[in-house]
Amino acid sequence: MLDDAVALFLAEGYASTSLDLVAQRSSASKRTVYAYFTDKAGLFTAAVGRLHDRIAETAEQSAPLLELCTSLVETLHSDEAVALHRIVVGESTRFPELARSFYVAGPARSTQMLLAALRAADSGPDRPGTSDASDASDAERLYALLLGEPHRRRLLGLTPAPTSEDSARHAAETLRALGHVPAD
Amino acid sequence: MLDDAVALFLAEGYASTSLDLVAQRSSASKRTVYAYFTDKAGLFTAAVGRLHDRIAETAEQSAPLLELCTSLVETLHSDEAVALHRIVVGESTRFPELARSFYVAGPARSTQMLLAALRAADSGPDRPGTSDASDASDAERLYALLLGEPHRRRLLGLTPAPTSEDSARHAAETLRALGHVPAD
DNA sequence: CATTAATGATACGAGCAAGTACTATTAGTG
DNA sequence: CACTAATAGTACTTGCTCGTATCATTAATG
Repeated sequence: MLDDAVALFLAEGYASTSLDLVAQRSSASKRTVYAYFTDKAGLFTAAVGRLHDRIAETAEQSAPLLELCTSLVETLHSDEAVALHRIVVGESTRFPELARSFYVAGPARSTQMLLAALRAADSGPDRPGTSDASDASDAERLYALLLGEPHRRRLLGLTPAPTSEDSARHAAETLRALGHVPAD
Repeated sequence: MLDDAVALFLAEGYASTSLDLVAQRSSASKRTVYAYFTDKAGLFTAAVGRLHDRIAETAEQSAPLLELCTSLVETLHSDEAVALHRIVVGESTRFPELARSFYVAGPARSTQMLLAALRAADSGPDRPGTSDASDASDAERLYALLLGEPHRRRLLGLTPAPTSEDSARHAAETLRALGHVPAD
C-alpha cells in the first residue's frame, strides 16, 4: 500500500494526490488508510521514507572506490531516485523534518562511504607523490560531481536516465577530474 | 503585482497559493489578474520568469574568473534564488516548459560564461605546464561544484544563506580543487 | 463635462478533496 | 459453528479554490 501511495505522490505531487485515489489504487479503504497513518502527511512521510530506504540500500553497498561511484551514479540517476529527490526538495518547506532525514540518510551517508573508500584507495598502494588521507571536503566534492549537472537536468525532467555505460563513464571521468586516478 | 505573486508562490508552493490571496496581497482584483494572465498557470510562469530574469542579471555580469565565481556562488545561494530553484524543480512535472527555459537561461548560460572566463584565464599569462583551452566539461564541473552540497542543503532548507566571505572562500577553494589556480 | 474603458470589491457556481460515519463483508479464533 | 475484530465500500459533511459574473468606482479622453 505504501508502494502504491508513493507511486502516486511521485507522479502527481503531494497536494494533487487524493487519498480517494490512493485507497482505490491500493485496494484499501480510506478508513484503513487513516487507521494506519493518522494523516495525509503521515502517509506521505511513511511512503517517502520507505522508498528512500530501498534506494539507499541498493546504492550503498560498500565496495572499492570506482565501483561505489558507479553504483551511486547509476542508482541516484534512476527515475525513482530522481523523482524522490524532486519531491523532497519541492516539499521541504512543508516537511522540513523529512528533508533533514533525507539528507542525513542520503547525501550525508553516501559522502561518508565515499570518504572511507577514498582513504582506502589513497593510502593503499602508497604512491609517494599523492597527498593521501582525503578529508571530508574531498568526499563532498566527489559526491557533488557524481551527481553534477546531469543530475540537475534529471531533476528538471530534461533528460532520460543514463545507461549503465553512461554511469560508469561518468564515474571514471569524475574521479579523474578530481585527481583520483581510476586505478582498479 | 508579479512580485507579490512570486513571493506567495515561493513561500506556499504552486498548489497551495490561492488567487484570492494573490489579488488581496497585490491590492488588485481577481478580475484584473485574469485579464493580464489568462490562468493561474499563466500567472505562475510569468512571475517565475520575471524573478529569474532579475536573478540571472545580477549573477552574470561578465568578470574575471574568480569574481565571476564568487558572484555566482553568492547570488545563487541567496534565499530568493534557492526558493526559485526549489519551486522550479518541484513543479517541473507540471511545468516542463518552464523547467527547460529555467535551465537554459540559468545553469546553461552560467556555464557558458564560466567557459569563456576559464579560457581567458588559462591562455592569458601562458603557464607552460597547464593544459589550457578548457572545454565544456570543465566549465560544467566548475558550475556544479560552485553549487555543490552547500546548495543542496540550501534547497532542502537545512542551512542559512552563506555570508559574502563564505561565498568568496567557497569559490576560491572550488577553483583550487579543480586545478584552476585562483591567481588574481 | 460627459462618455468610455479599466479596475476594485464582492458574491456566486461548480468541483474537488480531507476526514468521518455507517453498513456489509471477510477473516481469524475458541 | 459462533463470535469478534478488521476492513472494503460508500455516502456524507465541511471547507476551500478556480474561474466568472455583477456592480461600483476611478481614470482617461474627446
